[in-house]
Amino acid sequence: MFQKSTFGLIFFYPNLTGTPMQGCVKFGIIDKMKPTSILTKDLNPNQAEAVLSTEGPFMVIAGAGSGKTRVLTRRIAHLILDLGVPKNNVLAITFTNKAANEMKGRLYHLLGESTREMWISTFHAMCARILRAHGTRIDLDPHFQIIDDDDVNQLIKVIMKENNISKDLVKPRLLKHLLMHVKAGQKTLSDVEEPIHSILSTVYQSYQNKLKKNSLVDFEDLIIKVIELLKKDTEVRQFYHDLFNYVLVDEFQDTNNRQYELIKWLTGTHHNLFIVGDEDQSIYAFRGANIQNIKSFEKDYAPKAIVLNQNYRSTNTILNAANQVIKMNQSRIKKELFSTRDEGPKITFYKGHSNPDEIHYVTQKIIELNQTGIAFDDMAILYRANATSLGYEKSLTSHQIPYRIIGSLSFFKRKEIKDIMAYFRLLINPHDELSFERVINEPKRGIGAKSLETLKSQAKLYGISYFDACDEDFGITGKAKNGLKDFHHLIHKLRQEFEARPFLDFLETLLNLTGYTAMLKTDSMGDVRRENILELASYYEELKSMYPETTKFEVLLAMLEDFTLRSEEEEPDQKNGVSLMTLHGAKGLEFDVVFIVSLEQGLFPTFAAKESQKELEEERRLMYVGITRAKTHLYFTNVADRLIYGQYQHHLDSEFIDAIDPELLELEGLNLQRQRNDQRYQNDYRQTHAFKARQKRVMNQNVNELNQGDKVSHTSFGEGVVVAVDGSQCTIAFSHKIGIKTLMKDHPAIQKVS
DNA sequence: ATCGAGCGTCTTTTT
DNA sequence: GACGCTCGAT
Repeated sequence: MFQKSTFGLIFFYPNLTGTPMQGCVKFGIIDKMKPTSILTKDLNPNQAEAVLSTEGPFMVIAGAGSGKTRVLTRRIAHLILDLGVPKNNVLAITFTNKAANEMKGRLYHLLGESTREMWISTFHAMCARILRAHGTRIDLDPHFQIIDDDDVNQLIKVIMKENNISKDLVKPRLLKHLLMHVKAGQKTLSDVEEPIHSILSTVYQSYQNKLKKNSLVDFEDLIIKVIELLKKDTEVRQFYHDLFNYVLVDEFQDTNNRQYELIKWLTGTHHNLFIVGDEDQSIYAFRGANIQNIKSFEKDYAPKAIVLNQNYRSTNTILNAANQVIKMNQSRIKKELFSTRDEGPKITFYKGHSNPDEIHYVTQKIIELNQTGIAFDDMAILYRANATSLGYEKSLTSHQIPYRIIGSLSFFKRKEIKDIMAYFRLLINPHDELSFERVINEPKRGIGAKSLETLKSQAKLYGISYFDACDEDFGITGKAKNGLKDFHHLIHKLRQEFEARPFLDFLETLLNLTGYTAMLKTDSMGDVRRENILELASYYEELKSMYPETTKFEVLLAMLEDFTLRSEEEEPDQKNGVSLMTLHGAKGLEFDVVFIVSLEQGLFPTFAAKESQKELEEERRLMYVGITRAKTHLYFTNVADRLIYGQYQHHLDSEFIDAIDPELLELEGLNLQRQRNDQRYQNDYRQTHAFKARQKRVMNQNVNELNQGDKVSHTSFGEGVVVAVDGSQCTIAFSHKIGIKTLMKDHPAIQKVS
């Protein structure tokens, strides 16, 4: 019934080729006939109900550590094993590859057979799969390539240049943000006010044209195009409705409006839609997630609903802290987790003088804990921003503590990898202008901005692609002209080499012919980069071995897709060492020992969240997620003065710590000394502290109305003279031993000397 | 066309 | 403190 794509890519999607099985169980008839499965034996009544109520809409509000993934996997297993639903008639959608892999792993255990061809994937991977199979029906190039965030930024900058939009007028970041929010369905174009509105309209249009022209789609397009496909093509729609008899969506609180719309289009009339969510763990509003979707779901589907609030993971101490933090959020449905575990040890709160102290403390604690018999695998360091990992990496390495870093400077985002991938993309589609621009002069071929400009405008004039324009005579001078011709030949040559040689061999050839090898020779990091690139060969071979019948071309295509859709290397079963990751990255994971570091106002919650209550609440949920990752040992750390942009800034404790009953905390480091004279630890902790911190700040502001030339006294730096005042910061010259420091004007350590 | 010096700009999180 | 960008010198 459906056409196979030119290159037989349908091979990757074998379950689309056959006639889909009609759901063989309707309205729970067999459900009642079967004895209660062993699948529910070790579940609590609520969990069991969620597993067994297979028909109709169902909503589970699942607190952290309440066995959510367990419910999801058991439910799928129940459908397949007990009710005989064919494996590929179940669609399970997650948000991260990590979660998808975790689910597949557990299902593999339950089912005892491969889950590879099952529809368990992220929204984006699922959409890519659908579009590869049926995208041609909405006029999508079957070899479309998916671009990532960096590419989007790049593209927007190019477009701004082409349209003479000054970066001073509007920042590319803002445009991208707005663009993506509009595409995600959180906003419409008309919500944006002038003068940005007209700029955004121009950029939007130009952006979509460019994507279309170059057979590219961005992450949001993946969703949008599938909706379009299902809307327009009744045949395809029927196909998927017949296919997906049971739909499960994990982390529903993280769906954006577009994704919600997609779910509606996917499920057809059966409404066997099972969603799991927890609004307290919604941490992706910044990319368009809409917590309201949970409420919309209730309204639109009137589902059966249950709450899972029994936590099997953490000690009561940890859970209490989590509850106290999240309670501060105004806009939430009240839900309190309870634990069946004991009190456990207190939460340790260490404060250091500056960054090295903090890192040293964490490292030492890790060593100590390891000596008491806790494996490095069971420990994690969580931070707000990726950049924080660096110091810890160094320290762990120098103490020979094994660690793995998750996310961050992902392999797939490295420059050399992106370059080589651009070459790969040109092999698939030489007319891809984004990739063309990336590598046309990388390595250097004597093609500068001027020549490229000419080429581009001529190509546009004659209506041909940049690539084809290379072979034309457009009055470009000697060196550049040759460079362009060479490049044109190069790509053709590489295509042949790709077909002719084993992959590793081809990769070497590519590096040599492009001049990349030569370029790496002059690079101090050249050896590492080279190894990174050659690593691609293992990925290729791995994929090839999974699909032995597939052509080289298809494997390459699949590899590129895989690289864009998964941002990190994941080996779910292979833990080795202490885990380092962002708080976002930690969602869904658990560890015996958790360190949450850099808990300072301005860092976490981030400075950016100061503006709005909404953002602050999201930060708080992030803290909640962080705390609930810990099973037994939880550590908070921060420092008094942090080096930021090369200057020390005094930082206050994160307000999230203030929300926690001091009784639950064990103080260490600088905290110990301050404890005695600081009333904050004596009275009622909740409002008092937040209140006092605010008051203190206000007071200091008045006291320290600093001007240039004022004499000040600093508690640890001694006397000094103000040499400059800039907004809330001031630069003070202390004695020559201390030197010149830039500090916050309202730094509590500064006193004006009259 | 390319390289290097100097300058301004940063702060977040991810499919 | 690091990166990206612009500008001037080769």
